[in-house]
Amino acid sequence: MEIPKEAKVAKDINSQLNFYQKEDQVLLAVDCIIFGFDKTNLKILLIKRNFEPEKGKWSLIGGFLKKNENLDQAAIRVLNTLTGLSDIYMEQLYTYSKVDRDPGQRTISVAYFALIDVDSHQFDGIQIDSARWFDLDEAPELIFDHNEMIRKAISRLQRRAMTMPIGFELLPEKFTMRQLQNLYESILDKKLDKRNFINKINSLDVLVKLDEKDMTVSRKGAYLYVFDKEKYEKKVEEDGFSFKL
Amino acid sequence: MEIPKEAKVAKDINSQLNFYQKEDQVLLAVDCIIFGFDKTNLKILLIKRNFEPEKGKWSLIGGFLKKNENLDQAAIRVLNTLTGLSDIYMEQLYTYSKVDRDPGQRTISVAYFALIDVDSHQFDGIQIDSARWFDLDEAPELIFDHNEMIRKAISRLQRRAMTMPIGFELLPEKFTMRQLQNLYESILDKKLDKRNFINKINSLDVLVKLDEKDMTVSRKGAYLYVFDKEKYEKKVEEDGFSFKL
DNA sequence: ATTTTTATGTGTTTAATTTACACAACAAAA
DNA sequence: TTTTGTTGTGTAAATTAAACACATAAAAAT
Repeated sequence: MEIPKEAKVAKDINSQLNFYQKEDQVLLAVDCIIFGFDKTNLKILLIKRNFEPEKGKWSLIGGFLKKNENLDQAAIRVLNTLTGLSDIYMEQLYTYSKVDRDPGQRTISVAYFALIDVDSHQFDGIQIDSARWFDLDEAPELIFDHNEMIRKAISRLQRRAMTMPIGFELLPEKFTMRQLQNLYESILDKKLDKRNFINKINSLDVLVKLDEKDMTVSRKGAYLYVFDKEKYEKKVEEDGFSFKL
Repeated sequence: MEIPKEAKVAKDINSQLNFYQKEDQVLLAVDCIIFGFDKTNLKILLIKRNFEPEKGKWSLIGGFLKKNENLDQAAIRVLNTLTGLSDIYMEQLYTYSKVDRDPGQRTISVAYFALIDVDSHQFDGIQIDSARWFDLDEAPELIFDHNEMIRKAISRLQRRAMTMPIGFELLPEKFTMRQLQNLYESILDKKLDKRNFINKINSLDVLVKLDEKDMTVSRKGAYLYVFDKEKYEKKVEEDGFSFKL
């Protein structure tokens, strides 16, 4: 919204809405739902609070917006401070504003979610020893409205995964079809038919099959694939292609 | 995000993120993208600013979040102050935070969109004479990032209209199939096949065909329908039905 | 050497959904 | 009684989604 140079008494409805007081200022926080995938399960990264209020309880990572940055930058900073990572997929989710959501002080929080590949960005990248990955269904009770944030993040992730190629953000550069299917099954929380899944993925024609095999899980080995981002973007650009699983 | 009782010097990364300063407080605004439908075209409601900065330019309606309300309530209040309407469909859209988005003062704005039926809620409900409905494609250049907000609102509305029965919020209680189709064509900005559209709508089985006809547009007259909200909700509840157009 | 084990890789048939498409009926106005 | 503009209706073809089973590879065990 737009702000008059100085607060003034409302003379009409228009300016009445644009009247504000110093004490209407609030603290704006950013909380991050960090999703990770370890080739088998979808996880979220949580920390144990070492300060009041709610010290000792688990929560999302978060921080406050600073005067000289926008929310995206704040979210990137918060994530980077915790994990040391940069160049991570992040997306604004929703803004939470219940008056008493934080019993300590009036705070509005803008939730973001991030997608990272747990294995490529090792655990030792995590800068806080009180941070831990939790399987989605084993996440503990969190402070404030953080559980609500996670629920919304999951449903946003499910929708995104079906309509955009963001699953690859959660996988290493090279992955097997089985890993990709495991990822989708974790995100969607349901089993998929192997042949239909592979047929569908192949019909999208955005993966490159390598000559290389992953031998870690089966005796036969499984071919590795990479997501061809350039090809995908070209298809979007030129043919109005849209990724739909 | 969670707040320590008092600001303190960061001793570790965890508390570093939870360190804030008085001057990090910001003003939080709410801006409303108000969509209306007049049986033919999709429109948005804009006002001409009568205060600085950008006095005389068109903008969305908006206002500031007050200490004792949450964002949904602020959006409802802002809409009600302008239009006198209540019980309107509203949904939080996105939070805009570019540092210099408002040249006057650091302000973060949470955009909401609202859906109202222009005819049922007459123009005389509008409390500001500088407010006006604009056809979507005739909307003027707006202040700040308001045009960006509208673009995002349109794409959200398109997605919602395809997957939830929110179109009916834009129509009067009773409407013809043609009006419903016009609405969808306006929202999606493309022509639809009449027979396929009707077949699809009928297959959803959530409309009730009345014995009454609308005689205003054709000599033959067109049957009126109403959306059976209870039936819809029962189907969702009992059969996991989901509205997909 | 042979057998066992375990995950990989591959196609077809059927069902469901979506798309394309044209003309008669109505009733007021001319 | 003819003209006009809008309503209302069904089917065939094409596309997409769903169901479904077995041979192969290669290491490990015998």
